[in-house]
Amino acid sequence: MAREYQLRPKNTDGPKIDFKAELNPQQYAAVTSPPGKALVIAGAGSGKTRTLTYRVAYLLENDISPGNILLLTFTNKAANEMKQRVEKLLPGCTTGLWGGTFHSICNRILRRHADLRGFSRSYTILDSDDQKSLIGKIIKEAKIDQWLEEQGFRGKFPKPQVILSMLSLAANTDVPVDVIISEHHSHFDTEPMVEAIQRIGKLYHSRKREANSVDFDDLMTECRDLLLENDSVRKMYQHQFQFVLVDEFQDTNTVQSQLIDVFTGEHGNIMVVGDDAQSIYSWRGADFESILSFPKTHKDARVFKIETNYRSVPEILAIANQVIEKNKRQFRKELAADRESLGLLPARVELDNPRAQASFITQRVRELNDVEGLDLKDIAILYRSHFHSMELQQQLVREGIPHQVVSGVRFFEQAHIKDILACLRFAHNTHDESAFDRMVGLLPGIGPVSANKLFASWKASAAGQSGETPANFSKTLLNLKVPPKALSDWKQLAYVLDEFVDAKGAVAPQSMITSVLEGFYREYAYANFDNADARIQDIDRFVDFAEEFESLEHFLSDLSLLSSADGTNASTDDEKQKAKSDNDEDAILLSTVHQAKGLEWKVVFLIGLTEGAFPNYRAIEEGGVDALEEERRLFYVAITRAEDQLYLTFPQISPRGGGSFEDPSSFLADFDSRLAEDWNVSSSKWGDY
DNA sequence: TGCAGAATTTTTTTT
DNA sequence: AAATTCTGCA
Repeated sequence: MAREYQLRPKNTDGPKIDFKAELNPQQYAAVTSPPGKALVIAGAGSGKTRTLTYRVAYLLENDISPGNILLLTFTNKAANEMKQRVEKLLPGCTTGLWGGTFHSICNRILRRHADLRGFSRSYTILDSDDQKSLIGKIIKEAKIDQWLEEQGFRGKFPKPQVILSMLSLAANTDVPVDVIISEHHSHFDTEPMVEAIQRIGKLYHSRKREANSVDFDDLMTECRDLLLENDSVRKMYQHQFQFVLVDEFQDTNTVQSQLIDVFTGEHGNIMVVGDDAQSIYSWRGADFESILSFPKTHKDARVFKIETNYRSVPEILAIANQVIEKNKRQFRKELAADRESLGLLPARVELDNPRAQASFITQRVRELNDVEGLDLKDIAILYRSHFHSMELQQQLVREGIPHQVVSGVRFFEQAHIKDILACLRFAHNTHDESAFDRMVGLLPGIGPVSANKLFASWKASAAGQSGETPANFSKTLLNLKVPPKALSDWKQLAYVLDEFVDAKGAVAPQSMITSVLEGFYREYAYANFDNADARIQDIDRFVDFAEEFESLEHFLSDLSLLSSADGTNASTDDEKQKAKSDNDEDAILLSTVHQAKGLEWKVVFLIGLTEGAFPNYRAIEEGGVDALEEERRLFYVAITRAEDQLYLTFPQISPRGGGSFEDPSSFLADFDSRLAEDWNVSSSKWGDY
């Protein structure tokens, strides 16, 4: 079945793109690599995206059909961006190209063949809140506490969140849970505890299947198993995806590698691009050893290195190179600067406390903006954990400096959006326990316990009837025994839901949201939130967002699979444009380092550099010996986001522990102190507000 | 018993 | 700020 390719131009007129002129020699070599296996080690700022984009264009120019290309990226936004850039190079040539995250590609495949894995095509995708509450329910129902006590066990049982992370790591690394516990959570490595966690894992698994729902990890593992078990399905996709390209390969986990191998098993046309120095997702199961060992595990792989950095001034790069040098496990490489010096050294700034840090930054931002004439959108503030930005956000609001937070709570994860969504989810998949619980929990007088009882009787009465959804849907709903004070709301809700189910998918998601809002939720919001108006405005924006979707299935899937990068841009940009249409959306960006991956700014402030916060003491505690190196890679990623100016700030007193003194981050000692300039900021000037 | 609101604690990173 | 635990009330 494997086809042999000779890449040659399809036009007699010759190619439209002058690859040699538009790429440097290293990039050119990678882009024009013959079919087969290829590993591209691309340092920070070396034009990785450019290389991948031109590679796709090169394939298209050589008569490969876009439908035969699979492009796997870290965010959906990255995939779309690359598609757009290819589209610019070769207008009209990208239709049919599959591009997206592993999760979204797997979802696309799994939906099509859901029945082969025992799901119905309308399955729900659980988000982490759903997962957490489901695990919580299972712990209660299985009476784990009681059982542990009988075993003579004393001590704390892990929280749902912790159990979830164990199960997730196990799924993503294809390793049994007990091994995960002994390696990463040795605190819980006792026999009754491990047994209890395993039991919960099994219950969780079957509970999801009963509810016709999958979590993020299942999307990939189920898809993998689907392809491994069904020869004809696998061959179909292997045949379709003749060329597979993977971005950010250093953050690929075991299951993702398995998927890559399944896709490319026949033809072996695989190009992976990444940088071992930027691997920052080991806690999600990524093993950057796989990029180091790629040449061994994939025989005859060609290896390309791209090491010229076009992004940063030499001063910034010098620090980055020295920092990463401290790591033992890595491909040695030295990024060479292409840019000329601007005559500025990066700044190291010690401040009294987080508030002084916030004052310093706002002051400096004003100078950059007013005096040096920089746009706010060229400035970013990065930090290790979301809560490090709290003081700063307050200060920015006080000073009226426009800013956008790539936030911990994303637009689509706000309570009111998820409430509405729960109703839509239940209408689409009436086995969806999580959605049902959330939906009925909105009614007065119904808490977790009553919700559970209601779902049990709903399941019982629905089971008596054939088909996906009972024929007399609303009647069955209204037969459930809800408390008297919930009755009128319940009737309203049942009526709204009945309309959706009756229409059998003919109602557009947009009008569903409106129906739920008008039929019931508006009143609920005013009764329950003190900022109901703001929340209803959000829902109005949500209605706008839903406009482009025709099918509920698509709508729900896309919402679940939006990554934060996709989400914020889809919603907030839009919002900003509407909110102040006369103004351009010039704003500073606040983000975690993780979410800043792949991005760049002229000026970067890296804040909260205290020992314990960054490197994060908890990460070190949990992750073992290699964790410090990963934290250091994270520090490296942060530094290499900066083009012209870099500020490293650390408050002496951290907000935690009631204002105790903290040491500066040990990473600040990882480079020659002469490479940065100490800024003496007197506390009288910057201290108190 | 179970709900709802108050008090308390605790913050890693995300598809 | 948000998640969890505690407390009073029906």
